[in-house]
Amino acid sequence: MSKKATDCIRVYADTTHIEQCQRRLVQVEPALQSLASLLALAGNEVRLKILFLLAQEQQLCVCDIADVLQMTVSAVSQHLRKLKDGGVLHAHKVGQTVFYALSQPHLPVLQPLLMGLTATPSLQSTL
Amino acid sequence: MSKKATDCIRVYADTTHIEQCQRRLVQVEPALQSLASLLALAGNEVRLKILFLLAQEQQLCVCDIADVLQMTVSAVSQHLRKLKDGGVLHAHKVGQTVFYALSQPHLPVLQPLLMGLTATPSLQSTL
DNA sequence: TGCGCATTTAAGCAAGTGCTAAAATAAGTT
DNA sequence: AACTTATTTTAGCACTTGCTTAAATGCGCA
Repeated sequence: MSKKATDCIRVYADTTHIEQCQRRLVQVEPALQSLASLLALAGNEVRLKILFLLAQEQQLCVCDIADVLQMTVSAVSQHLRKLKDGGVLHAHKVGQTVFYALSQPHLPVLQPLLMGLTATPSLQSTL
Repeated sequence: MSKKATDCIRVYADTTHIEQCQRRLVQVEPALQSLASLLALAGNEVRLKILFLLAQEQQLCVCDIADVLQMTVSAVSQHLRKLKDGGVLHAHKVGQTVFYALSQPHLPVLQPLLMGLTATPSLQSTL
């Protein structure tokens, strides 16, 4: 009980234990994958800002977001597409303007993260 | 009340409102930045697996993780370094082996995410 | 129908990421 | 000191990311 697939050859390698870990990992794999891609989306400063804004404003159009973030409409649009493709946002068109809003599926994960931002216990500069 | 910095020229541009959004954003900026980098770290499938494993096993050495994930020790080590640099993990050496474990600072954010993985309400294949 | 505004898409590019392979540290054993 | 094991570091490379610029699409209005 000590031989292993990879190149580490320590004596204490507990194959049973390792296989147990692997099984648990396999079990959560699909959930873990989808969580990873959600976090990857939110793990970009610009996109996290967009999510934060939408958590506060219910809905915003590409234009507004570009104004707030002082970024190109094109750049913002490309971020919005990623977020939409990831199921984090949904879009609805009103005339020629497209409004984006947070969509339900991933909200349980995202909400607490975004709430945590406003609940900063220190550093109230405008108080 | 309708002119804007960027290239979108819609009539309804509410400068006051936009500036309000910007102010709120500035206010949370530091917290948002650090959250973004934490999520970027966790938003990688391999690293999220590592975090998941460490949430279950308290501590593991590079070797063990490499075995479980069936990856090169070197590749794992590089991920661990990023996690450590980001303050998500801390390391302590026992002989020549280095044990990694989740570190407190970011736990409040990470724990719920990792817990969510095991609490999958559907798909119990081994039941 | 033709023009204007909101948005998307496409191409290109600089920078970043994640792996491999090989060499460098570091620590225990003999 | 020489040898082994655990880990880190380095360089290199394929691949991805996020922006810019320019062209396309979509839709409303005169």
